[in-house]
Amino acid sequence: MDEGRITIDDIAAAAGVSVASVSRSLRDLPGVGPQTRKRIIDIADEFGYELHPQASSLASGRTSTVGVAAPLFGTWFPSRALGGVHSVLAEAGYDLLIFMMSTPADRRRFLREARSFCRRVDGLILIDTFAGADGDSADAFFNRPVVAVGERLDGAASIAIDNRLASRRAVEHLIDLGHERIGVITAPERAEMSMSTSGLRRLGYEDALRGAGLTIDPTLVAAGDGSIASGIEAMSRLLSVPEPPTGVFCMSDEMAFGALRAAQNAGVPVPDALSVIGFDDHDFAAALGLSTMRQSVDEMGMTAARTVLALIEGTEPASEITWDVPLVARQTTAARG
Amino acid sequence: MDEGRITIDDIAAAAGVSVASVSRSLRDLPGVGPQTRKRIIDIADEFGYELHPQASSLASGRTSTVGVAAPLFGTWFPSRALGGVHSVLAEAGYDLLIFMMSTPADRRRFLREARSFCRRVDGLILIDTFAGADGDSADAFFNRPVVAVGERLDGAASIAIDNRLASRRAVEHLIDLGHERIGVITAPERAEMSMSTSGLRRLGYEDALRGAGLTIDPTLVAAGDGSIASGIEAMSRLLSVPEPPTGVFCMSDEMAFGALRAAQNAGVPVPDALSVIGFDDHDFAAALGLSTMRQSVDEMGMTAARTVLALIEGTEPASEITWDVPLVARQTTAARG
DNA sequence: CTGAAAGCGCTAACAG
DNA sequence: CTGTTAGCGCTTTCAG
Repeated sequence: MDEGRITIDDIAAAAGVSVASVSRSLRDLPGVGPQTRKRIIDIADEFGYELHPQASSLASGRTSTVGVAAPLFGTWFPSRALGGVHSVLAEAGYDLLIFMMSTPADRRRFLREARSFCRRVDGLILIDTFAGADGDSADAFFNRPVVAVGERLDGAASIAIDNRLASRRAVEHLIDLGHERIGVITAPERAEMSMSTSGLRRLGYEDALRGAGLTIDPTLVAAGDGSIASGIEAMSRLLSVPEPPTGVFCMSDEMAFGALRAAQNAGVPVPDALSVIGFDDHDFAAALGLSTMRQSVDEMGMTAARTVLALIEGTEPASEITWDVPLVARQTTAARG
Repeated sequence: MDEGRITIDDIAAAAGVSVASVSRSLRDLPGVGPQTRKRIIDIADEFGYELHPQASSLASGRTSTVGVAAPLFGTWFPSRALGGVHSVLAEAGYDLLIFMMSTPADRRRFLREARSFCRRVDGLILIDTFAGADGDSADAFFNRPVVAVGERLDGAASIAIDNRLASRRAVEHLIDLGHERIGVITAPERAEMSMSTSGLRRLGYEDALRGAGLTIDPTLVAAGDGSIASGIEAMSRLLSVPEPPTGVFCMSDEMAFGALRAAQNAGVPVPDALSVIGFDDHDFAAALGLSTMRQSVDEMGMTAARTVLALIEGTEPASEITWDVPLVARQTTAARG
């Protein structure tokens, strides 16, 4: 009754061939005559038979599984990226093994357990995760092909954006609209990294100001932690400086949502008296009319998945892909009144 | 140089014991003297050795992996639930294999590939996924212990909320505040299910009205699709009926966010002229001050994970857990002006 | 094109 | 408590 017990031998016997032929047929490998192959496949279908993944894996050394390590999936970036990754992996017949790092402790655990995690997978995708710095290059450390998305990693392929350029463009959008006092709500620095996303975006902000001959005013810089709540708070601070900004660049859409709310609370009409631009193109941005810089995270995830697969199969793919971040101008930015 | 090639035999040889003792020691199984065990473990550590998962799995028939099938992880409920599931699985030393169903086509693929997916896992968690209806009970169909979260499933353990009761409570909150014309923005029905979440919540809404002796007015029911955009649209419709509601229950927080925005656009002050209550306690709800019904999705996920583990290990756990959904009154609901 | 046979690395009786 | 040994189910040379 236990259908699970039927093995490749049963199929071979039923088809009157050797297990080798069954194995070849079922894996689309050459070396089996067309009619033989058809017969084998038909019989396997009839028996509802499929190769036992663990056994195949043990015998072949391949796992047909890709590992994905990422911070908290409850968060926008990683969960969207995961979606993209999954869609191409599923199509390629690969399984997806997850390693989630919500806390710093999880991160340490990952570094500790990375080797054993890697034994279960043919390749690794690191989402928004910095993992090097050990001197070892990533591929060497993990002993598997690695592709990073959202970060550059030594010795690994990567899919990322040009954070500095993209935020420069965001601020230039405000400048083009005639704004001259432009504030910024910053994202948190992450200790693991030498030059973090936040730092790069800060430079882009300054590039734009400098490029337009505007002065850089430290009172127009408010630190956020990425959350809506911090966006509310940061924007409130910016609105209460002696000479408040007429345009604000938020390093994430979530903080921009908070910023918008703060403006509303303060009775400052957007975009009439204040323009706000975010960064991400979060799912909610369109509905809220938020102007932003679009990070096509799911596409980045898909590309990452295609890249690991190529690496696994030995095809050398592009190794450092920089994704474009188009401006999406919606209703929260307008010419300075 | 390839460290991967070191096997249990090498450890056994180095420790001067049999492979059986090594296996037992490394898996904390009884039958090894304390000093022997310590020596073996020390040597394994020194060699950086770990059991080969596929080989163990093949030999033992266990995979130490739990499968999770869920709709789009970009979405709030499933990605939060996944977080909870992962945290307990990680602690128990189980891997997490993902099956994502973004589209109806994916769903069909899942039903088709379910058996083979199940061969890779010891147990299955279905998040927000209806999978039965084939006459087969879930456990029998998947041939593995199954626990459903967010849905009841025939022949499977489940972690879910009482949708009808919870939405009744939400509407009663509005009633308690003195509201008499209470609208509802509904979530989409899902074809797969006989009595969907949306339908149950609708009944709860009517229960509350009826319980308070209020009339049920169909013009106060607006259909949404779960998105912010649909919330905006639905609320606009509700605000333009001849006698608009003074309180609105939204079947999801996301739609409530839209509803709030529509109210703002229409110049209707919340909560002064209009109370709005959502459902979920989405991450953004607190920051936006939205009153809502809290679904502790991560805890539900953790419980689901503990339940599969118990099932896998043969410990019979509770089979139908109903999770409490407390009211979280914040700033969008107030006594009728 | 097809088959035989030697493993892949570990687990689980079974013996001692 | 410890060791022996026969597999787990498949892949992959190597012959034919």
